Amino acid sequence: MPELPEVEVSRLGVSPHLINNTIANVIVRERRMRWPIPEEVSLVVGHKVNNVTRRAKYLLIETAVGSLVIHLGMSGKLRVIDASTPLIKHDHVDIVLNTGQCLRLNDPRRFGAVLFQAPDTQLGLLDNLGPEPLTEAFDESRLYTLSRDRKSPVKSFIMDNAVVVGVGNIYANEALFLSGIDPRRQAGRIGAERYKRLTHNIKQVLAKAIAQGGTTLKDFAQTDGKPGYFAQHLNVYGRKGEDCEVCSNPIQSKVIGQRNTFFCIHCQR
DNA sequence: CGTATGCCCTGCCAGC
DNA sequence: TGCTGGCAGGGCATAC
Repeated sequence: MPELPEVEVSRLGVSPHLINNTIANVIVRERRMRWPIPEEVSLVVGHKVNNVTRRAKYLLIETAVGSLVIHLGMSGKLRVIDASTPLIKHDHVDIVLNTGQCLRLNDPRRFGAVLFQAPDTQLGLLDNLGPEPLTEAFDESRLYTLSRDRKSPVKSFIMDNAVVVGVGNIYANEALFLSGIDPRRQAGRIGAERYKRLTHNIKQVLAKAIAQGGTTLKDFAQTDGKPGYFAQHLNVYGRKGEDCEVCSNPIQSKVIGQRNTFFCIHCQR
């Protein structure tokens, strides 16, 4: 389900319900996620949520005694509901608040994660992440500099979390289309000017998607239950065989790095 | 170090 | 209608 825009939309949706409220309970019904949910998540019970932040696609629910770190994987969904709301299938975790509401995690595939991070420490998972794409740390020279010896396809390169975080399959395809770059091209064989444009387009497409409430393909919902509206702006993702909006040639697809990839062979070089 | 592959899971859809 | 195969928005672990 989520790429960075969808995670950010989730963060924006849930944080007003959490911040400055106290966690009354953490209920784990299914511990078998990407990693087993550690017992330590209960340490936050009785403590106030100071902030809800995001690093890459990880959400951090911060308290004075540590943070809950949540990743939504492919199919995770968060909603804020009354704590007495009946359970549905795959409702694995509740973070119950003293307001009577709870943050409920539903994740059919269980590729997601709920972890605990002690104060003033950082989980190893967060150690080797590249810069946030929407900050100045992701500057216009970074892609060019890092790619010089890379032979892998540029699409795999921009989806590498050590290069820049948060660029998932949808937005990698879209940013490359907007930049006129063939996703199959070797990363090391693209020049500085084209990478500058690509950097700009990655930022643009992610920011626009956040503003539109994310992309709903099948089942992504904002925390208020509404779908995201970015899907109508997709130029190539999921459009195999359809006409390119720019040149009317059919959109092609090919698997790159185990992920389906969509592009216009005429517009992207 | 960079690169390629397997795998963790369930749900859904197309095709038979 | 029911079965099967393939595919899905992620990313870690492993092997080379």
